[in-house]
Amino acid sequence: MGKFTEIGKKWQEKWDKYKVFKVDNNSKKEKCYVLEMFPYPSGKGLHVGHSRNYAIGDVYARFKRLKGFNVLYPMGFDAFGLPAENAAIKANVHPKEYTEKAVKNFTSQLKSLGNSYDWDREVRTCDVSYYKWNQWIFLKLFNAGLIERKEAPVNWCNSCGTVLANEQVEDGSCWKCHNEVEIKNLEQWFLKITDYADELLESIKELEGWPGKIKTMQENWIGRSEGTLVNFKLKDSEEEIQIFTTRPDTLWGVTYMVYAPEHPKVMELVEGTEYEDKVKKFVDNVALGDRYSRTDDDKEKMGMFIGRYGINPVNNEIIPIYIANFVLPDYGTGVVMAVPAHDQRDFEFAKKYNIPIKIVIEPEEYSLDAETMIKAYVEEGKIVNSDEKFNGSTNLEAIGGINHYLEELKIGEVTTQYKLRDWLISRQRYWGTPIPMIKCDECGYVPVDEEDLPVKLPLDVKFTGEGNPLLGSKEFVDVKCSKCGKDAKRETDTMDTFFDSSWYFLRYCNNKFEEGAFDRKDMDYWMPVDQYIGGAEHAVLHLLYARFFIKAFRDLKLLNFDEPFSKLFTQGMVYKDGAKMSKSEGNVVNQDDMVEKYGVDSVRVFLLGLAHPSKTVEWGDEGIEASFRFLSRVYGLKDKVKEESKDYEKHLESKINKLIKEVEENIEEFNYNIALIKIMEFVNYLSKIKGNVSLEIYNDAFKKFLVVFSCFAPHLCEELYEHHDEGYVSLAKWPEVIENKIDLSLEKEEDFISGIVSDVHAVLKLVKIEPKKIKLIVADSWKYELFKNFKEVGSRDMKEVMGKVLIEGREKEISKLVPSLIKKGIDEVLLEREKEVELLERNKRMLEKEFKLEVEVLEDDNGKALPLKPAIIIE
RNA sequence: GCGGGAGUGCCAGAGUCUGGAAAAUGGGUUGGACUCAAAAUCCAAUAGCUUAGUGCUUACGCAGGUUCAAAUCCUGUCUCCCGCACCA
Repeated sequence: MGKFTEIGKKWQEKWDKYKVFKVDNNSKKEKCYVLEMFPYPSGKGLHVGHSRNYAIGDVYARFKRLKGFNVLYPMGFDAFGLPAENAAIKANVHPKEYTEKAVKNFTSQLKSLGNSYDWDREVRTCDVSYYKWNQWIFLKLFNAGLIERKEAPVNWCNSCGTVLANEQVEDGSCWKCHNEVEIKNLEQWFLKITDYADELLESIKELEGWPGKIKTMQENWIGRSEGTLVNFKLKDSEEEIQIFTTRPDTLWGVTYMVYAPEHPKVMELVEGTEYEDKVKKFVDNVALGDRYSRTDDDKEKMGMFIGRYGINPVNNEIIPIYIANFVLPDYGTGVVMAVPAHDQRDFEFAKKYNIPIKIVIEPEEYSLDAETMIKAYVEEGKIVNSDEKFNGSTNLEAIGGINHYLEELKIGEVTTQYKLRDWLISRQRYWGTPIPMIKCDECGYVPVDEEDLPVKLPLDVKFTGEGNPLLGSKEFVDVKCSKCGKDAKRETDTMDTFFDSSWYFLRYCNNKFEEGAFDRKDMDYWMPVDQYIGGAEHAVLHLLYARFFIKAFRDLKLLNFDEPFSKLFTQGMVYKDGAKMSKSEGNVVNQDDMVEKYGVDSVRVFLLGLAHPSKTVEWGDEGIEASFRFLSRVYGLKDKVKEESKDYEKHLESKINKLIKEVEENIEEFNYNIALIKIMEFVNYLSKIKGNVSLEIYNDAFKKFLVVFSCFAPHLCEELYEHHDEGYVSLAKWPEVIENKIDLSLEKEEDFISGIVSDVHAVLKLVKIEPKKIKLIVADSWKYELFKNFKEVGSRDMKEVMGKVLIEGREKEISKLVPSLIKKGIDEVLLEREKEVELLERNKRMLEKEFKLEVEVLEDDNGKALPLKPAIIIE
């Protein structure tokens, strides 16, 4: 075990034992809630990709704590879910046992990261003490009318044996097992997230601390579009067919209508006709199978005429009705009007099935010909072949008028459509929160009384792999109706685990609270979360659901804020050998191995220093070695060194203050990589000048440095801080930046001197003799004169300087010099000769030490055409 | 197709918002010092030419433009990555 591994263990034990990071709910300090998305405790354990995620949060939490905030930084486990249950079926372990083992393993791994969590606040969603409140929330939402049971086309994953929410289907496949999803019409429990579609969309604008990417994804997912519902008549019937369109200006160009094949109305329409069998076949064989196969970029449009006709309400034209695979059953009304002339999909379909194309919008410059068109005309234009009221006007401008006209005739109404669907929350699986409902033959579905909560998940069930194990548990299923008292059956579906994770961050505020899921008082103090950290993959899952929950809770007066997460940070992934780390790829770098070998601080410094935390990085073994070496160098700085001179005191004070300032700014912006670089530069400097400052100043700077660096390498810093001060560096006060100690001209001097050093080295290398003495001669040069000229101009205004330059016709020479003048100002650039001499004198001792030779500084009044830098003479 | 991001040395990656001496920092490579030796550490070099130089020439995907001055701003274009996608 390495030195750092030992130091790590030592401090982790101390932090744990003395509950150093315990947080008080009644502090007078300003609060700061820092949170990482809690993990699902899988059996696989943590790899360095996870470590990076948690390290990002810990740096921020530690920083805020040092800055004097009362920081809530908790951790917990999203412990319900399918993998545990599948393990039960496969390996014959109970999901509870599997989960407990995984949680234990995760906890020890998380602790070995040294994150400053308050472990007393841990929550596990599979504990009764947690999921009881899931049920409590369910009842609150149910009573508020936000939960309903309804039949709808839903996504069914055969391999998971359960239904899925829309958000959990990616490219037609299950997000967990990647099995292809089927569409089934089933009765299920839905959470009416669509009631909040508008607010969820509107308030995205206010999420200033969120990445634009995530906001856009949510916007697209909610997918609001303004349009018109138009009622078409069904020929030979009193019935009407309602369609949704965003283009009422093309109503006069409708030449057919299309139903989604699986639309329930379709079979009704063809019942008893010669089309019945054909339609049935089409729906079963072609349409549904094709719905989610997105292997081809342009999927072929397939459809068929169903033998029925509709009547266009604006011109009474009789138009054929089709079914086709490009119409979605659950968007709009599941039926569309088709305008082949002005919609590309409709156009392609019409061409394929020889349906007429009617032009109703034309560009100003030329006319269209339905016969020769090769694609739909979707641009702006003037209306033609329509109602005389609208012919000739610009289509976009006419939309308002057309809508008005439709509304007057009562054949249409303006409406808003969303892509967002209600959230399907029931799952036909065991390892989740039982839905607290009872089905009574008399009373229908009845909620469990609040006093009867929790509805405990029975542990004594059989896992056969067929159906929901709860169905086989008599004690669970057989129950009395909470309304009429007669025999009834308990609901055996459990909740989607995203229900659990939609409010867990509220429970952290007081995980012992017994009178409700959370205490209003704590909500007012702690919420919203100030900084949330997690993966972008949750953009339209967890992050959307949680926003919805908070808005619903607000309307139930359970709390009083609008958004759960003020700031969101989405971290990048860690790759190895060009691929995402995963067991199947066989490229997993295990956290434990790295911690054991290099110590946890090395792992942290490496993962955070590699690139900006939001970027994907590639794990490299050389990199972690480098971090390890760097920490060793820091560790070496603890050794006391004899005080030789005090030459660098001012420099050091300037440097440390600048460092504090830069690190502070960069942590705030999550530029951890830059912050670490500044720290490395400082350490290099510190080891260079050690011995040339008084111990007092050195120790003071070093102590401040330790506080700053403790965000990144807390264990090492605790260890070193112990030699300097009492208490924990983790609980120290962030050093104040003393602005007037920051002296940039000192850095200029330093550049100047290091330039001399490197020149002398070059010369020494060249002369190949054993020199006894070095003379540095400070001399004039033409550039020196030029600077002087500028000084005489006396203006720092760029244009004036440039004017002068242009007049003298010396553009080329000047253009190289002017930038530094403008950037630094004339006075700074112009290290006057006297100053140079003084500088060299001041640094003589250091130069002598460097070269192990005597150095003499001379002024040369006769110097001509010599460099601005001193000439060097080796004797 | 729509939306977002990115293209800088041998590699990773700063710099772009706010134009002003391009390449911080780390890795790698080469040379040197210290070692019996290795590791570690330290020093130097690492686009080209050149030198006792704050020298010259190239150079921030490609092509243009604005400017005294462009990696940075503008226009066009190519490539890659991510998200959404038959949404009527």
